[in-house]
Amino acid sequence: MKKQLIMEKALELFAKQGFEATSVQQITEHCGISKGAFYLSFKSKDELILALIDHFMMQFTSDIDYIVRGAIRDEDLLYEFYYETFHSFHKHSDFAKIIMKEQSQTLNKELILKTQYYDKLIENIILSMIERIYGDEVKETKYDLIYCIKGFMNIYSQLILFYNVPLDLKLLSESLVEKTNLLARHTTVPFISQELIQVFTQPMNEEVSKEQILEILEQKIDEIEEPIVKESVILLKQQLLEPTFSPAIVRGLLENIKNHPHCKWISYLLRRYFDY
Amino acid sequence: MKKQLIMEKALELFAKQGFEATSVQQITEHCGISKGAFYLSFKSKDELILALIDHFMMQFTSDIDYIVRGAIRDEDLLYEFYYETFHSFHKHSDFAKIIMKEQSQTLNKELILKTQYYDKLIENIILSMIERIYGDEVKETKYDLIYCIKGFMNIYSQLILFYNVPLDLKLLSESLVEKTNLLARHTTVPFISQELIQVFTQPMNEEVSKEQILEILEQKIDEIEEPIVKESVILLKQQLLEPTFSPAIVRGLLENIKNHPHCKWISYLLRRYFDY
DNA sequence: ATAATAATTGACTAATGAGTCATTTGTCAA
DNA sequence: TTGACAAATGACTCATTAGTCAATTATTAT
Repeated sequence: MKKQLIMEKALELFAKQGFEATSVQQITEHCGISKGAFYLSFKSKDELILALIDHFMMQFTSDIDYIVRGAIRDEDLLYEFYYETFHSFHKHSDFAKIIMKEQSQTLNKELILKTQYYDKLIENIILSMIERIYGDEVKETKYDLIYCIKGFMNIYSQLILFYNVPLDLKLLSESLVEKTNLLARHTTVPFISQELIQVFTQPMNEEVSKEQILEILEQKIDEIEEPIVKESVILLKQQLLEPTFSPAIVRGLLENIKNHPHCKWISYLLRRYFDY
Repeated sequence: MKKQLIMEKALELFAKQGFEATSVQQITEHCGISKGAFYLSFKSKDELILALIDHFMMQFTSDIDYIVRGAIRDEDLLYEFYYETFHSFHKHSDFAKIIMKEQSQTLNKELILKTQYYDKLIENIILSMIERIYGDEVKETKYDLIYCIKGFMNIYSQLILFYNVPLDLKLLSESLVEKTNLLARHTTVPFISQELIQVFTQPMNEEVSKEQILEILEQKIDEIEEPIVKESVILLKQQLLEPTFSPAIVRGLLENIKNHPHCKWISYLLRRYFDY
């Protein structure tokens, strides 16, 4: 099958030049095949990159998952996680480069969804890992910890991939284990709350419907004391049922409520709904 | 001047669709001007994005620098740094999105250099900040700390920009200050050494010359004890002076030395020189 | 050997985009 | 009002790209 060959060669070119900047012509030349042959294996250029992402992310995700599930001693788990992560990035550096470059930058809907999908999978693996290692210690700060770990993975990958620096995997993993332990054991001020994480757990897929927002609104109205905030929410509810106010007014009302503790969520939903 | 208008409108489109995916046609339509008019203000589409990057990065860099230099109490400095950073990202979210999307993904030489240039500036500002706050405490770990701070900035910006989550700047800054303090005060295992940082301080600009490598090689040869490693280095030196061995042999010799403590650097330089 | 089937080719189409330039429109001083 | 100069236009060129399909070549079965 030519599929394998095309994927390998395209990978090289995408890593070097990016997806958009690489033409099908270039790929087929690099493979020594004709342009038509490409379309025997893939329906389109888009299908190719989706296949590439699937191929590697399935591998990476399952490798990581295997490590996390299979680790015998909790103390070694984190080390093994980091080691496997960077080992994998290093081994498949061409692919890792593509993921870094293409993350969120293209406009292809399907590609974005796919990336988000795997991102979410990895987040869940990390979550189960830190719950296992730290248990209740990180109850309040676990989502922040996930993001810090992702931040480490991100920034140190950049170092490795784009500066291709001499790489001591053991040292890197040890170093990040220490950092992660510090954060896990001593962080007291979380930024990412349970409520907040829900926003992107089921992200911009489907819009939250008007009805859902209304329901939440009604629940909250009674909890609000401050008259200005309360009236603002009531007016926004009216606007939701029957748009009458100008954008400026709506925006102003949203400003009124955005800092009220009970209204963070509402404010967020409405901002999305009214498209600010 | 139309320049201002074009920059504003192009910014919106680039943030939404990316640079490559936005045509000059689209930009001019969005501005309500003709295609020709565009080229009265900018020599090319590339010049436009360079101008945008300069415009905002100059502002951001100088703002951050001002904060860091101007802070009165060291205890507040870090907080102010994070606050200003995320405040700025949030305020200029369209621009921040472009930077995130376009970072390293395009093939335009000048754009990459510009991005690297500002990146380096910001790194230096962070460095001077942590040296001021923590002093000798972070002597061994300061480069790692820079990268952790950059990692935080990166990953939390993504959260804010692409999920546009309700944003409590104060809480976020506080949260990151705590994390940074923890890392600064208790990290003992650095990954990024002084030596390593030199690699990307003056990155792939000019290749290290054969003569320079030879010089370093000669220095190190005497320090090496293990016979296999020593012989490998000597053979590699010969290869450097007069290429005789096949790629496989060279690669094998490099493998021999890559884990020897004295040879990390040499191995790196040679790998680059022989282009592995 | 021959026919049938499958794989492969590359010239071709249709679309798009960056950048140009002859022409038009607007401005303002005399 | 006129003419000289500047600003703006958009049809056009040229290059490039994704994707197609009639024609050719290779493979297999009989």
